[in-house]
Amino acid sequence: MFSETPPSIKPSGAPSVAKRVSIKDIARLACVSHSTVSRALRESPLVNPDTAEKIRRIAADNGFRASAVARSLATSRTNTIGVVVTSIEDPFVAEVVSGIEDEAIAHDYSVFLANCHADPQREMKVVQSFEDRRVDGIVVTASRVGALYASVLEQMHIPIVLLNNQHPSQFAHSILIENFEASRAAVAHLIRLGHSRIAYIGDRFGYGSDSERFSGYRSALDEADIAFRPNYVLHGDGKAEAGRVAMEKLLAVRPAPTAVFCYNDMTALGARQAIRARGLGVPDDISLVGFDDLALACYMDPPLTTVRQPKHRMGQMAMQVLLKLIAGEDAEQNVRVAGELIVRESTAPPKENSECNYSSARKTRSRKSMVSSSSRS
Amino acid sequence: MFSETPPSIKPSGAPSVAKRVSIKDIARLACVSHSTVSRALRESPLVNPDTAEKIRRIAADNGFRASAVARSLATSRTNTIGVVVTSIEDPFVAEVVSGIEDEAIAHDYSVFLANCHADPQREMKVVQSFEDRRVDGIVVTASRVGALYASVLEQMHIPIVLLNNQHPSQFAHSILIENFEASRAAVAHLIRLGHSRIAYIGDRFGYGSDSERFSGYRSALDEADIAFRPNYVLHGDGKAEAGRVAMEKLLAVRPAPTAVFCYNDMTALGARQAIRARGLGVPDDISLVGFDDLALACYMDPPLTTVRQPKHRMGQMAMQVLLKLIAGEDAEQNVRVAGELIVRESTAPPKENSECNYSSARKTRSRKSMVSSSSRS
DNA sequence: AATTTGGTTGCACACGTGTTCAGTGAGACC
DNA sequence: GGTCTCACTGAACACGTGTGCAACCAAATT
Repeated sequence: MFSETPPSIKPSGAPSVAKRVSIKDIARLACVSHSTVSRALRESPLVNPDTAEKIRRIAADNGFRASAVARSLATSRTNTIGVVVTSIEDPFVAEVVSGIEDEAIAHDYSVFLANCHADPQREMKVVQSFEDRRVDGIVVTASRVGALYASVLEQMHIPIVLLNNQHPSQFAHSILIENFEASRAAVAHLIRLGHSRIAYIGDRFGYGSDSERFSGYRSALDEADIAFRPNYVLHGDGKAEAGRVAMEKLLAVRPAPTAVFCYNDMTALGARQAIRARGLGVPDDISLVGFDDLALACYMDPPLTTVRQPKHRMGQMAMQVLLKLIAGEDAEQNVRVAGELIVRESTAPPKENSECNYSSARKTRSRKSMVSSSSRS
Repeated sequence: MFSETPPSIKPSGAPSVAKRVSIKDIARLACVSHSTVSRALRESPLVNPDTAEKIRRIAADNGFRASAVARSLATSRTNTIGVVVTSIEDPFVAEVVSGIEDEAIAHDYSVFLANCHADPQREMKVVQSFEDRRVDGIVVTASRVGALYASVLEQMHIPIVLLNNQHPSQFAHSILIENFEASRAAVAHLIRLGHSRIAYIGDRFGYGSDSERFSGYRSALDEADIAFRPNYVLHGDGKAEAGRVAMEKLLAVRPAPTAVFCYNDMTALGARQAIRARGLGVPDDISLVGFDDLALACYMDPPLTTVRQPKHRMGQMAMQVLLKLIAGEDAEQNVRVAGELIVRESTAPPKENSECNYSSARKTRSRKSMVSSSSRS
């Protein structure tokens, strides 16, 4: 009508992307200032309801979506958080992240995810990038670094929440599972079943959660007046393969343990494989207890007795604490959540005759040579 | 010296956050304009090396980090991509995301992660939020929606890559596993072992990857002149529980199948449990094949024969295609990647005497009553 | 009728960075 | 010595949105 549209010349090769419509375009179409558009779209009471409605209609018709980037610059809030994890492939981590993300999206936050693969250098790098992107907060899950943060956290003007971090820091808030109580309960369960030769396969030596779980183990032993045997304690790395290797070593110790408490379910999964490879049964020859209650725990053979961590819930809690901190409210420095012992079928009373060796242990050349059949009634 | 610092009055309750230093602050300290600072920090050849060095030093000393938000607004590039997944708790998805993230970070991109829990409404919502945030590109992994995208994708000015999407779209690029060839190879493997009564537990009926894998299954059967039995085909939902339920039904079919090809490893995991609950053995009574080669596949009992998808690699490829598209280059519309049959111990020749019933099947009241011992040499 | 009030609106600036363009000064060349 | 060139720098604007403040108008009040 008013202006001729010049013949649009598309640059060859480039896709025909219509220029992104901005708030000013809408303002022009609605014959108002961009301020009014801004107010109308944000439901401000300062604009006439009729014009507001008209503006909203025009905006919708033109598929206008306000740029979160520009808004962030203006408001200095990004509605964005950063989550740094050791590895998203770790099922424990994945569930926690899921909880964080659910809670975040419910509050209109988006989450940046970054793996650091337990590499301190990369961990610092991603935290840097989060800071560059002006995230409103950061959650660090199961970091093996932690200590490094101390110096950074001081300078950081962003609230941080650590979840099951190996090295809790006084500069940050934390969500923590009650390692001590939970593992003591797990080991007490084994003792109640009649076990006294109980081994422990831990995480890497020196990590916070490992030493806490180890303390719970020791405490349960002490309480039952069971002598502690140093050679019943081995260290893995929280993954299945290391659990398998540790279990193999454990099977050579004499007198042989009749039960094994594992740092986590993945370790137990590896241990289970080593036990089976020796032709032994769970729980008939060895009782097995894990920690985490991963989804796969109840699909193991037999279903694994373990300590449940409310992983999804813990992720939500971390986000909730973070939201409080972002809002400037104060929150509890360390939230400790209780674990729950889930008794399944990998634990049973020890065999009467298993004095110091496994009765049914046989040297098997090939794992293929095993088959399940029933023998116990 | 020049100005007295007024006694700093911290607002009570608020943390003592030093005001964020901006490029102008650095400019003031270095006695240059902010333009020069900008150029110096971006290693522009337009600034004198000495002043550049001086500026960089001052910036570093003051812990200055340029705001990615402001930069994004100025350059209209965010160096950010969005990844939407059904559920990050799915191990397959987790590995893919890990690959995406690794490749992204290597190119200085950050990734937004969003679960949609297979809820179309939420899926649209997160894609919206990605658009609002002006991500440079989007990867959609294993979406069960897909079809809905058609209308959105048309309007979207953002490149999108779909990975193993159930409903490929002409509007987007895709990374796809060779479902047909891989499943045909898996079933052919069973046939080579001597099986002819082979069942299939699929994903939800109608999904793209399910029908492709089913086609491969049928093709292998046809090629070997094995009659197709409709009652050997059941549908789950790609998760363990559904696999268990489907397998239970399958165990009641007569003549009973001697081998089962599962849509994925999780389904196989559930099927394994159902088989064990009936007191049957794998592979002695039933051979089992999965798909995906999850990390847990080799820790199953017995280790699972399955089709490996290069999940991490596929994630990287998706990111690479996306980077090309972002750069304005064109990329192959559909990249198909080959699966690889990994033969482990869950497959073996069928028993000679298993004519139409399981010889060793026993009614077991409790799964606890099973123990492994070796019987076959 | 003059003044006040209250509801709407637009102007102008801010947010922090990138980038074009017009200088500015020093050295080189004629 | 004058001019040209080149290296470098700063002013000004752009990016798209939010917001304080002033202005405007109509209705209500004095």
